[in-house]
This record gives sequence, structure tokens and C-alpha cells, in this order.
Amino acid sequence: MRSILNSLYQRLYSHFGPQDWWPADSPFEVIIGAILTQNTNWLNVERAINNLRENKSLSFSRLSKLPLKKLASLIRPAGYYNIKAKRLKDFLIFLSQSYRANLKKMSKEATYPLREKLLSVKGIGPETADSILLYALNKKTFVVDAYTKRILSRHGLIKQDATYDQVQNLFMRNLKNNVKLFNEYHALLVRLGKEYCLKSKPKCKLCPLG
DNA sequence: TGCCAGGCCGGGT
DNA sequence: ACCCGGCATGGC
Repeated sequence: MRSILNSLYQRLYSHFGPQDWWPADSPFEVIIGAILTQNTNWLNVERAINNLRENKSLSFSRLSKLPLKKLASLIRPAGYYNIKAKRLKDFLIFLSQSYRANLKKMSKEATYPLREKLLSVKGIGPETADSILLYALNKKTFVVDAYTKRILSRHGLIKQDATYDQVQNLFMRNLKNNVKLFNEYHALLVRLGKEYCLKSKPKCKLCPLG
């Protein structure tokens, strides 16, 4: 499995090149995007984030002051806007109460206990927590998403019903424990998934993995 | 034009 | 411990 996962990475990197993730201007913006992109097309998330940017609300203080209804209207293009507005607010409350609204302070905490705390925030599940840890805070954790599972199961590397933790452990046990590698690998899997491994195209003949 | 997108929660078995 | 409906916009 180790050699399979490493050669898979090499092939993806050779084919697509570096992905330069996460597409955002700041760690704070990464976190906003991680919550907004839950089960949602990234293009719609960008619209929502641009609305926040134009409203100068991409900071803790501005976002905290934004009324819930106003926030919901700004992020409307991202879908599930009422729930996501609450989730953003809940995260801000968590950040304020646990880390004095300071991301640097949050990033000083060890990865595992921090992950547990993030998971205790309503609206933050395993993928969102790991995205925050890896892409906003540069912590060593592997992000698993629908594409990751679909790609691996279609290539017979995991069972279709493998759990999040099983898939994550598969990568983390077999890869060199390296933030840059985890960052690039997940981004490459998403890139491959978007272009060649859609749910609606179960038999893709063009997959560069063959 | 229906299906899908970088999930997660809560209630029911 | 699983299973499933709900949440919602915009692109193709």
C-alpha cells in the first residue's frame, strides 16, 4: 500500500503539477471557505467569499459584528446559507472563548487535542476540522473528502463504505509525515476528482491514472 | 432539465 | 451504532 500511495502521488503531481492550496489570502479566509464549501461547489463559495470581501467582513472583528441575517444574505450563493451563517458564528464564538479570537494562539495547541476541540464545535466535522488544521494552521493531518473515497474505492484500494478515520489512517500510516506532502496530495485528489472522477461518470476512460 | 458539488446534524430505528 | 432526510444555490 505504501508504494501504491506514493506512486499515485507521483503520477498526480507529474500530470497536474503543484496546486498551490488553499486558495485564500489568509488563514482566517481559509477557515471561512472550509465551512462554506461543505457539500458545495467551490465556485459558489468564491462568490460568497467575495461578497464578504466587498463588505470588508473577512476579519474576526467585522464578521463577529455582522448580524446573523446579514451574514446569511452575504453568503447566499454558497447554499445552505442559514445553517452556514450559524456555523460561522459558532466558530467565531469558539475562537473567541477558547483562544481570545487569536488564530496564532489556537495554532500553538497540539494537533490532536485541537482537532477534538474543533470537532466539538457544532457544524465542524472531520473534513472541515482537518482542512482548518492543515490549510489554515499548517498542522500535519490528512484531509479526506468524497473525491478521496471515490477515487480510492474505484481503484479498488478501499471498501466503498470505509469510514473517514480508516481512509485518513491509510494515508497517514503510509506517507512520509510531511505537511507539504499532505497539502499537495489532497489538493491533487480534488483536482483529479473534479476533472475525471465525478459521481455521474462511474466509468471514466480518460482518467490519467489508467 | 435534473443531477451534482471539496459535509454535517439530529431524530429515528 | 448505523441510516436517512434536511439544508440550498448555481453550473452543466
